[in-house]
Amino acid sequence: MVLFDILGQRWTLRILWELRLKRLTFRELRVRCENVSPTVLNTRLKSLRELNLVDHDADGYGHTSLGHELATQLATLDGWSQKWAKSLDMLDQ
Amino acid sequence: MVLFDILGQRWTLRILWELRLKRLTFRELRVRCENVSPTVLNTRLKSLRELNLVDHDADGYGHTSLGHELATQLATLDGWSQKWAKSLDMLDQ
DNA sequence: ATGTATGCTACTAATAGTGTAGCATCAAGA
DNA sequence: TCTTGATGCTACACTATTAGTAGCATACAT
Repeated sequence: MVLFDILGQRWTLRILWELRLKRLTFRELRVRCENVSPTVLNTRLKSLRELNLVDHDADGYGHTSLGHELATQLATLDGWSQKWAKSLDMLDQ
Repeated sequence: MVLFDILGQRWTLRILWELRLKRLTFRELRVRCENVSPTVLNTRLKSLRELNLVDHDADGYGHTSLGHELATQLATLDGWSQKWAKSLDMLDQ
């Protein structure tokens, strides 16, 4: 599973997630990703661009059409995680 | 997104993925995860157990019901990735 | 008792990530 | 033209994480 190898790198999922609403500049993206180091951010963006999931233009970084599709799937995963988080809280009490 | 923080650790997605078919022992899991170091495997399994996504019994490690739900979502992600991989090949040629 | 499988720990070397500083480029304003 | 500010990004020293290997303790079967 190539995709999982990529998503299973620190910050990759987060970066895709943060771009879900609108395009962001390198620096905006950094801030939203808890000030991830620019070294790592740049490395990840480079990978994501090579994989045709993210692109870059005058407005900053954003999803490609494929990246958008992927982000949609992540959104349903996010939805599920709400329920999961609740059930975890139940366990802890 | 707590879930993404967890899934975005090396091997976590892979471990969940490898358990999709049947329960596996610690050592079987290691082999399927390209001989990931036992240190990391154990750390991940501990987290996944705390998060109620994975459990352990006499037959080895396996998904909880929540873990199974998550793995189902990953399966659709996997399905999408087939198409994505193909479109990448097209680009490279 | 001996062999085999289990889950797991210990330890060192290698790799990846952090945090900070700062550079080169560009565009707008004075 | 000379700042000023924002951009993407690199450099580098430090720290944290992971890899890779060895091996232990337990259990169960022969």
